Amino acid sequence: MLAVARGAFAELGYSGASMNEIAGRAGIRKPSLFHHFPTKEALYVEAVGAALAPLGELVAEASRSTGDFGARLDRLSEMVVDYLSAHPETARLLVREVLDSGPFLSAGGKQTVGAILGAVGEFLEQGMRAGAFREQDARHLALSIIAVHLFYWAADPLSGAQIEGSIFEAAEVASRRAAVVEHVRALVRVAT
Amino acid sequence: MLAVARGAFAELGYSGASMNEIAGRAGIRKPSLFHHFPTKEALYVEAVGAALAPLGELVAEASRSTGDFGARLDRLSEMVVDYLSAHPETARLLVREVLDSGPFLSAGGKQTVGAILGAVGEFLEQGMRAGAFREQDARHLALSIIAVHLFYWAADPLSGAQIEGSIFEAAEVASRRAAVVEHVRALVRVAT
DNA sequence: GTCTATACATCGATAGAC
DNA sequence: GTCTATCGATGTATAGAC
Repeated sequence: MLAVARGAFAELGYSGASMNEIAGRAGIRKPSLFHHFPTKEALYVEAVGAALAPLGELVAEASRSTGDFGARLDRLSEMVVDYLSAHPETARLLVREVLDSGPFLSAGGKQTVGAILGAVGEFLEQGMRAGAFREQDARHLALSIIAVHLFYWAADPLSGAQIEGSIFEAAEVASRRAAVVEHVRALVRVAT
Repeated sequence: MLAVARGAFAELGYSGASMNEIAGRAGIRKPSLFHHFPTKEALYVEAVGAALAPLGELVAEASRSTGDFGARLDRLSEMVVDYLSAHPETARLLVREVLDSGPFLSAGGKQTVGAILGAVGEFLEQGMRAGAFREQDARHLALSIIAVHLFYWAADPLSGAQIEGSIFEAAEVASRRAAVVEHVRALVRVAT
């Protein structure tokens, strides 16, 4: 049910996805949907939170682990690509939310997002201090890396414009994964 | 008038920005707005087209010029950053449009966007053939570069989360411009 | 060109039967 | 828990006076 809402909000946006539309996709009527969630906002906030949490977990895992920074970075890149490609609505939903400064960010989600952003920055700065990543502005670096990850999946009408199938097809995902690993490496200028 | 609409659509999205809201911002009433544009869609398509055109011109200029690929790439990066930072609504509006597969893309704008994307790809491939850029998938490279450019300005609540002022302030723009030039260079792996 | 007034659909949300 | 029916507000768009 949250999954249905996530899909609708991702596809149509917060104001574009009506409770009627979401209920219809879930195979029930509008008042039944209001029985499970007090307001549209509450439904939306839960849907975004559920979509964001696994990404925070991936970042935390990369921060928590030890060893070679380059290998940890590559692994994080791959895990994020795999997650975003396996859940096609997620990137779109998250990008929409930051564009809107939407109900999720307004309702305490700013802390969750800030924590994830901070963890990414912390990881990058550790790598710089260790000499594995080139010294540079960690904030701009983190934002560019996040951009590379999210934009491609969120903008699939643009990303898939010149290919025949879907960007979420296995072969295309593998192609993007390889490209992202390479691009993120280049951005941090990992010593190879 | 188009500028007002651009701002409203960028801030609130296509379905979130009502004709009443736009008319109010322009200092007139709703029917007066309908006198200038036959439908909401027509107003929106014109607004997006006007926002996109200058970016296409910048890419065309970079393609058209001759000389060192690294220098042309740096100049293009700087020009794009300057344009997007000087028109704070633009990136948000364009990102929204690709997320929505909105009225602009549906109404023939797909060709305009495809042409720009193609020109970027062409420029990158020329640089690769010339040995100035590292050989790689030009499509994925172009999308990552576009992501680095657009996402930062579009997601300003995220981009500006850890700084005190606005990301559109002069000092912050200069900081981002330097970072973007560096990041795009790293992505293409320009030989320095 | 801009206005008041309005038509008609859909929005989020609620009441109350089953 | 799900439904029909409905409330009041707001959406796009139009009619017609000035």
